[in-house]
Amino acid sequence: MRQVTIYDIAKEAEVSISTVSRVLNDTAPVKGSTRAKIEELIQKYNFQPNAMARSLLKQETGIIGVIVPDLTNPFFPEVFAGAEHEAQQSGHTFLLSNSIGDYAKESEYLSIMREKRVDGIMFLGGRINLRHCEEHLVQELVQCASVIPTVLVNGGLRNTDLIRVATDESAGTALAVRHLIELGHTEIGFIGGESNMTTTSIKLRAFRKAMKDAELEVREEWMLPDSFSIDSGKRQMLNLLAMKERPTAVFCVNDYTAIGVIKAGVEAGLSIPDDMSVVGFDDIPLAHHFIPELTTVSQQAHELGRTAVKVLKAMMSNEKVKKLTSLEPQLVVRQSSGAPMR
Amino acid sequence: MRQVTIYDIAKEAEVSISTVSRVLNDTAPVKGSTRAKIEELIQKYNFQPNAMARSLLKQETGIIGVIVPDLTNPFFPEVFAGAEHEAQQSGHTFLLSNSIGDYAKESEYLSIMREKRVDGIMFLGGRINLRHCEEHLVQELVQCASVIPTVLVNGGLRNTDLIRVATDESAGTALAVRHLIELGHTEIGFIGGESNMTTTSIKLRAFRKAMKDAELEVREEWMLPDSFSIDSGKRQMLNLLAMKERPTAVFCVNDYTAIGVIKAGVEAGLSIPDDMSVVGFDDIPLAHHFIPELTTVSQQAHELGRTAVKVLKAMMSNEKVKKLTSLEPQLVVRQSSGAPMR
DNA sequence: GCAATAGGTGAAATGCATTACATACCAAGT
DNA sequence: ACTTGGTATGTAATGCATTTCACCTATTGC
Repeated sequence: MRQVTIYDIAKEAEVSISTVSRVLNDTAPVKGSTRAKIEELIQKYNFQPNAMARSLLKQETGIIGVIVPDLTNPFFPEVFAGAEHEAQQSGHTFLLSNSIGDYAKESEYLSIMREKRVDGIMFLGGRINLRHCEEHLVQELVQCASVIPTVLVNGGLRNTDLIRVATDESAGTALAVRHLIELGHTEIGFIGGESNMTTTSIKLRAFRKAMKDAELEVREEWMLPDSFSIDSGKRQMLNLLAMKERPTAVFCVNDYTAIGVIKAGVEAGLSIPDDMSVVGFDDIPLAHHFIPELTTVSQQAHELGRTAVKVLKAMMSNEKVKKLTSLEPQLVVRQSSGAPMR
Repeated sequence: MRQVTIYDIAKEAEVSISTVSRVLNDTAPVKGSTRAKIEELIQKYNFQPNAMARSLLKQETGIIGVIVPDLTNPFFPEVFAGAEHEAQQSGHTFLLSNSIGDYAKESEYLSIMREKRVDGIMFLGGRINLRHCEEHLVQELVQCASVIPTVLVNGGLRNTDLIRVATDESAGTALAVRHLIELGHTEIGFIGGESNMTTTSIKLRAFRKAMKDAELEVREEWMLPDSFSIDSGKRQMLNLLAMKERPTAVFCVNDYTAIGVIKAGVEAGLSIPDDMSVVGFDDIPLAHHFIPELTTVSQQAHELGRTAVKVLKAMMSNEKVKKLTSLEPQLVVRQSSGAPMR
């Protein structure tokens, strides 16, 4: 059934559409009796003005497009919740797309968002690094950013000047590694993360630097990037377990891989943290419910989402925004990193 | 900066907008040279037709509105992923809203979706039961359903005939309880779930029936609905632990509460499943990574999402759909329910 | 008593793409 | 030579709400 339009209301109230519009938006005085009649009809037909017609004219949709790599990883819903929280006040809603790390999909979604004239774009996950196959995505992203306020959340992009909001993952990594070192560990591994992702490369670099700063050797066979899933943690832990020598502690790129590592360790008969210390990254809600509780680096996911939307809103109202808004991560010490080594 | 429109392209190509439109949609033959020139300009300006203008005319937006109670609970992202999977082919995208169980928000979002003229609505979580405060939400939902294809996912609503897609949670509960009984348990508790939610009442009823069928007594002090969070599981487990007599097994309304129960148990020095058997519901991805691995009832979340969108698409093309599409849950026996009692 | 102002309302332009209808051209068929 | 039909393209209507401009009526001030 066709929905009721402003014309239907106007006709039945025997006024022009302008008058109905005035009642709707309260933009000009309307006679009490006329207003009453119109309001009654609006009520009666449960009339909702067509947002598209309005958007077409106003040149704004009230929609923010969000692209996340994997909503199934609890980190992202947290960010999203933060974003939603901030968007609440301004009445923005979200067009959400899950790219599951598929470059083609990501640029396709981006183009759909441009088509739909979203008011802003939030691109999460930063699975970007200039490699040939991603050329197109990068191009599309830059294209989008030139017409639509766009922020990159936790993901940089070399040779472009897109606005970014990000946790200082480098500092976070240093925090985690230093914590392990302070506990007495000298043999530390690195697990998880697709190597072509910004976040992975940042963490890898920071890891190496922290080790170097402590004058510790980085053992290349213990550097095991993979992906961000629980299974990748398991897989790499199994690899580690098969080695003659293994580290006494591992740094994991996120909590999901940390959970995988612990799980595989426990299945192999290890006790975590007694036989191996594990730290994660993100502080997903589950981190402090897992057994053992995860020592991890909190990204303040909620805040990250909020900030991203704040920046987006500032851009929408043509305010100047910083090229990079950085959030400080925090080390959350719990059980999985264990006690100081004797 | 204003985006390029079809008029801009037409002007520069020295043709009418219809011709440009024809090139865009390939709806009629266009002379090779003209087409080439237009295509070149489209490329040059990276022109994307305005989806709103098109939607306004076509009376469809290509958007499906989704309302989930809590994206932070891993069950929902799974459902969403399934929905997205199915929507891929038809090119639908999602307007997603997180209601966090707030009735006011839910009906507000519903009204926004109506305003935005989404092509379909997927309402998850079924936090509905006719109580006074929810009157408005119910009304809004029925209102929506009368103009927009709408499906309720895992949530019924008395006295209405909204289309539903749901796991047979009743059968699932029976599966879980019977499993515990078969293991030799006779003293079984029930934990979690807000009592005004459809899913909770279904599970409560099914639980009682399963107990009765086995001629077991339901101990009212062990019936502990609360909410769906990990913390509610913890909280109720603590209540249980404070009792003089406690059950040897508990059925939890979802995996999150089960995790809370186990966690609180372990913290209190119990060993799960040796000291108490625990079964959950949903089979979230983490269920088989948790320590101990969760025995749970799989809802086939992904399939649920897919099915919901399938039904929605059928409704959009005016096909007749069943009032209720039911999915069979499956018991997944893992560690947390333990071995048969001696 | 007349201008100025405020209240109340309608007509028409606007935003942008799609599409039915109209028109123009050219080649083939009778 | 004239109809027929395909190809190629333009004009105008359409979808729906907002907003500017114009206009009318009734008051208020001087």
